[in-house]
Amino acid sequence: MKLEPIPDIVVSRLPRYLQSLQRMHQAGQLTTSSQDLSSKIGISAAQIRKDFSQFGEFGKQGTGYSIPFLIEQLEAILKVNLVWEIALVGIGDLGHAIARYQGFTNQGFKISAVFDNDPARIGTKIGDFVVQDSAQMIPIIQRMGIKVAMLTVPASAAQGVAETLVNAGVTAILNYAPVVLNLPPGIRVEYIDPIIQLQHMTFYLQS
Amino acid sequence: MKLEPIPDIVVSRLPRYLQSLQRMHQAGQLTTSSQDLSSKIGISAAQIRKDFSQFGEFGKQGTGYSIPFLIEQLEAILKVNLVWEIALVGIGDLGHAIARYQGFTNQGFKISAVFDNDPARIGTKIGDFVVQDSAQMIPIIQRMGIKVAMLTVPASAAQGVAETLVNAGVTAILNYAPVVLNLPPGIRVEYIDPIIQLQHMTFYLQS
DNA sequence: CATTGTGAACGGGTTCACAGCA
DNA sequence: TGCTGTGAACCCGTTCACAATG
Repeated sequence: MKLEPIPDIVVSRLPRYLQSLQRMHQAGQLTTSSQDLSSKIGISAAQIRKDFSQFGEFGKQGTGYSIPFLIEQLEAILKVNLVWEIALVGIGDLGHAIARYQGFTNQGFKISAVFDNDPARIGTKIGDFVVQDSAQMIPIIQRMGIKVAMLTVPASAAQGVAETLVNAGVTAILNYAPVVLNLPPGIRVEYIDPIIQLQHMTFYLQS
Repeated sequence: MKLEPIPDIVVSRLPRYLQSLQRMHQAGQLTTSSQDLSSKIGISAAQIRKDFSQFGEFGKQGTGYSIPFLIEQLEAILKVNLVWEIALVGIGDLGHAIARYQGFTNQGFKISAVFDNDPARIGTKIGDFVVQDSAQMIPIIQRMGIKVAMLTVPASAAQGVAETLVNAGVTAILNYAPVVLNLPPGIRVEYIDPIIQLQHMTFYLQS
């Protein structure tokens, strides 16, 4: 096991491994190999072995990896063996859909507060949540100790709301707004932008 | 200008450049520099210059780049100076939100057909679209010549639906289902999976 | 004088290939 | 024999630094 810092690109592949292992586990499979995983997620077997070896020796020569053991290790490494509360900001169509999505549970996440600045929406119920006034984000997020947020506000509002979230103590933001956020060092941001990804693909299509 | 194949990683940055340039353009800005772009999207200036230089000499020493000209070039490179029709499959909460999203127009895309396999949803209207039976996908997509699809079906259905889409002639899929798709070479797939991205960030958080 | 375009240097991620072990 | 773990080789993307130029 290496004690050197883990390359971010390695970290970025771990959730995929975990996802695939969980699926195999649900299907009743008990062991796997780097080859088996490779065929399922399209990452080379050598790459997979090298990635795991960054964290320890998880496998057995000749037999491969124990799926439950590997899941446990990956969940611990990614810190999703505990539950992170999430603040969801922006309750338009997309925010609605996310608030109602059941897929976060058992993956280490739980939406715990939803915010919007539209008086017509504040106080309404979405699933189990009451939409709260985004003017109250700082005290509420601070009191709850929330560190992770999902941002589904219009592009024009995203930078400002993100700054407020950071002031409230959030350090990780999943940004659905089509803008690059400019935030202090140490704040993690990930982007979800379908247009960016569609345009990436059209480069390769013949018109 | 290089005539060698463009690295995919370069292509993946072009949509971000375009997005940022469009924003500057809307704000009335007429020229920019690699330095200016760098500060806005957090990619090094040298990187930006090198990326552009793969396609030609777009700038002028001393003055930088013309924003309208650069937009035009990037739109042509990404082939989004024309409109790609999109098939949207899976009309749950997320599919609904996407169908109603106005942001695709003027970015090279237009949702042209929406499908679901739930009899309760087939025939209902979502925005301007009538939900069609996914059993009819192949003839409809073929007739319309659709090449791009967005997949918002449950994980368990995604692989099968994706295969059907490929049989119908689709060659680019934006997959929102939390599974890796296994498709023939030549088919482009991009993934949108919030849990993967959240778990990437939690690695860096302190618990 | 500011800024581009680019060859060269650098750094680091991926693949290779094989020793080691169940 | 089958498969892991890993050093070394390889490859490729990024940064550097500067000549070129409007």
